Amino acid sequence: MEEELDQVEFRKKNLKGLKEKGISPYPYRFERSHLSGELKEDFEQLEGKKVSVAGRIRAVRSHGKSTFMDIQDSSGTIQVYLKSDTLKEDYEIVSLLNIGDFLGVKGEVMKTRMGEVTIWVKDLTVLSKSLHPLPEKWHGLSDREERYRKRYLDLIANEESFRVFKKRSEIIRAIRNFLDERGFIEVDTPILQPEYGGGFAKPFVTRQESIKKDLYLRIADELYLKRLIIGGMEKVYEIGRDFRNEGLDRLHNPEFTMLELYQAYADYKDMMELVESLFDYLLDRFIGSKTIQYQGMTISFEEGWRHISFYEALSDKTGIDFKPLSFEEAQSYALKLDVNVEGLYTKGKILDAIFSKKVEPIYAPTFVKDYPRDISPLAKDKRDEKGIVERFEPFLCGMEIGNAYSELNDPVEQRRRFEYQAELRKKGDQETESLDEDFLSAMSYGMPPTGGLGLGIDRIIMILLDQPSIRDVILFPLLR
RNA sequence: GGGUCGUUAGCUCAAUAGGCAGAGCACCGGCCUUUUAAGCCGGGGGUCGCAGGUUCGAUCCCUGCACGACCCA
Repeated sequence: MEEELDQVEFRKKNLKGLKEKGISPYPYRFERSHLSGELKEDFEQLEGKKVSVAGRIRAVRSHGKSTFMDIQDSSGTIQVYLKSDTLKEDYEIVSLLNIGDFLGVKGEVMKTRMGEVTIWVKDLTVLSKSLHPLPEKWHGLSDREERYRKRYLDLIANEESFRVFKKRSEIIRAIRNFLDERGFIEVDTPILQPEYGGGFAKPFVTRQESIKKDLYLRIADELYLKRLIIGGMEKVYEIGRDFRNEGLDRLHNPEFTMLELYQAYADYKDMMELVESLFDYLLDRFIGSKTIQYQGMTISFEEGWRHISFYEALSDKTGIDFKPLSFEEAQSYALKLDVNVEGLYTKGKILDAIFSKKVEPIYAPTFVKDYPRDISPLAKDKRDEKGIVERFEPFLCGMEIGNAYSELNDPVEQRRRFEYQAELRKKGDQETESLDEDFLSAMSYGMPPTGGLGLGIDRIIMILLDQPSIRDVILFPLLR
């Protein structure tokens, strides 16, 4: 691939040296008794006991006839002490080791003069030879591109990065736990879909060769999860990857993790309550406070989530009551407000654009609710107001983190909504909901009243772990 | 798409009014049996992001491109 470094040469020489001593540098397994973190935590009980530990050599401090090394495992690092008069002829191995190698040690737990918990090694096993030098120990790996492209190096060199992904896993597990406790069942629905639906977004297109059919990578799980509601699963959820063929920035990665859940006999108000309790739960577990710090800002949940209607939010920021206005009137106001309306064919789309530019970002925990009907083809009409649907989006820390409805369950009305979307598409609207006959057919068998919710998991993790970019919470983000 | 900044050793970073490219870590050799960013002595390692241009001479100036970061649309 690339020209060989002299360092690689030397490491290969050391590898050969090990083989000449009859040592296999890539053995099959190693029995370890403890993680490094446990030795430090339980030092009192373990002092003087024999333990075995395995990990990667991160630092070497050699004094000739004795050597200290720091060994890194998933729980942290532990110092090991290698002495020539303890190890006898095995001590020769030490000079053939490099930073980056994996080493297994057996020995006695002790503390050095300086108070460092240390394993006094009686027996060592080379577990893997590293041929390429690692990033530097002190500054770590800071080049952003390198951290994203070679995430394994980022994880080795930057403890914080390792912590973020460990926490990510804990947060997702907690979310599952929260839903499981409430009687939701977790399901898997198709990622490869013959029709894409459940949102306005450009899909990725792919092809199944044996059936000669174009398929889409899902942009949302929605229509399949609703089929399960129809099928009698009264509380379902899915945590999975969605794909949107859009640009990349701080808040967007083309593949991202979404939670969607549907609950029969519930409406969007129930979904608001659910979001509130989920955040209470997560805050309690991962922050331990009703106040969080995000990128230097203090965001308080003390007073609960603010509720504001979409139209109210717009008029608060622009002084204009858009509700009674026609499409043309909304369009001319948009131009006055310096909002680009090109390719927007409905009043709702125009208002949405104005909202993005004039109302966002919203930092305090806020439910923006009651959206225009034409941008919400899967949501039920608001029970006491025309042209508006029961839908809300939770906003937090300057991000839109989800979307929820009282789900439309009238198949005749749903068909009309789809047909309206098809008309818009004919006019040239690039982002419309596609007509899904199979879904309509499912709904025509009868669908209970249902509340539905989608939450962007990556963004929630960004917020809880105070990370500035979605790339910092996705292990392998898409790069150009 | 536009603007600003960046890309130099494996890593983190210097430097040059355009004239042999530097440090720390890492690596190699030597000394060193409780160090911890170990220490001391010596050494090797570079297509200065890529491609053109200007110049006696370009890592440095100019143009284009790639990739990245931030801001704007």
